[in-house]
Amino acid sequence: MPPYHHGDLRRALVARAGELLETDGMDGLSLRSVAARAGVSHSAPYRHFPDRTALLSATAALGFDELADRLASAGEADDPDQAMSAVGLAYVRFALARPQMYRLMFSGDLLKGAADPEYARASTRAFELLRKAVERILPPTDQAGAGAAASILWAEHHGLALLLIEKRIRPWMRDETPEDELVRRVATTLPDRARALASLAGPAGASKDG
Amino acid sequence: MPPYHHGDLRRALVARAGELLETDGMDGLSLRSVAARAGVSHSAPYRHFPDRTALLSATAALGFDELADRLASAGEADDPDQAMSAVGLAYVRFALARPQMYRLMFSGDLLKGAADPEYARASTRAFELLRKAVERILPPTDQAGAGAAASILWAEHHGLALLLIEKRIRPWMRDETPEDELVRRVATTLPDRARALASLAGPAGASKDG
DNA sequence: TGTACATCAGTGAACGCGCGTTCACTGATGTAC
DNA sequence: TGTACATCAGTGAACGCGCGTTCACTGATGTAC
Repeated sequence: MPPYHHGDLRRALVARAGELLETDGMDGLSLRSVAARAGVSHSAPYRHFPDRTALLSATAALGFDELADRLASAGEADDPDQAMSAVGLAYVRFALARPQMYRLMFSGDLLKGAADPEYARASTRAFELLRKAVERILPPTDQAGAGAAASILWAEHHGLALLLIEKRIRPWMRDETPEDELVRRVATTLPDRARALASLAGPAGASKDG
Repeated sequence: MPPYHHGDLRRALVARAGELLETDGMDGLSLRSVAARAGVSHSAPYRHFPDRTALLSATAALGFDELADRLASAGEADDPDQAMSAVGLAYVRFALARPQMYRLMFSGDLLKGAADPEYARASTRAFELLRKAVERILPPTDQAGAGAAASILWAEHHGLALLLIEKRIRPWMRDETPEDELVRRVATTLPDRARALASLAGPAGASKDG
């Protein structure tokens, strides 16, 4: 039987939340179910989190750290283009590996309310790794556009991840090419597209639309 | 005072749901609140929808039709490149104009359960308009890649829309350039990127990642 | 080393809430003859 | 044209549910002297 004092309940709650997420989905993730899973009364979490949102955002922070770890090792390749492709690939692969966690990480509710401070730190860390990869493939003259390009590429991968998770993108290649190959192909053209996007920052120029 | 028989309750419920969506958000959109808003008892909706999901998906179908209408008129431009940019711009503008509706339209819950058949029809219609715009800018030899390119561009705009809605993309241009200009700039480079993506379909080639 | 006591981390009963859904009902409408 | 009756589209009371949160509590821990 477990001791009266858990010892490391905070960490345990976050870990159990991460597990429950993938089985029960984001909506099934209640304070009570997490507490039960941790073998603790349903009010125990309140010793460690002010409210439900705090627990969820702490969990999401863990997800962002895991994502950032993957992006970091993907970005270690010597060749900048190859590193860029690998980072994009790693991003979508993470989302496909932990679909519910990914959805939680970008759940709008987390931003309002008492979000865990780790949440902001971890998500920034992930984005910075993406930006770094973009910087490496840009010529010195275009460095100012790295943030711009990284933002758009982030959006592209975010959308791709979500659409694949929800199975809204049909396999459009012959032989029902699996998702992973689709993502790999997209990653192939990534460096070129990133360079094309780098010109977007800077002073406003003429635009085709009024 | 309203008559006992409403006359067009089904349509009214969907319309009220669309309104409540933007004020109360997706989570606040209950069968009961929609019924109350329509001035009808909370069980009345069951005469027209088997369950909550059916009402939500009928509402989302309306959203997809509105989106498709916007994409259709944006795509009317004579110059294919200009039409392509306009379609991309219209897409994100719709999401920013009706953020909660946009989130509902892509809510994962809608796909499982008794979704309204209109939902599938309307969302397909919107996607086909995007694909048409891509087809127009591709040379005859690359037409096979239109679906592929459209899927990736759809993902890009989907991600951009969501990240902008949740204010996760910081203005990275000087002078706090408003969102709309950001989107316009992205739309400028859209045709070129679409052409680059068209090569993704077809037989598998060598890839940089194992 | 032993004791008193503050602090900490749990318990479990209880609260109120809004929800989706069901049910027997009733008022209105339309149709057959 | 009038009447009987089936059908349709509402009502409102009631159900059970799981939830987040609060509260007075209790058991365990650690510290001052």
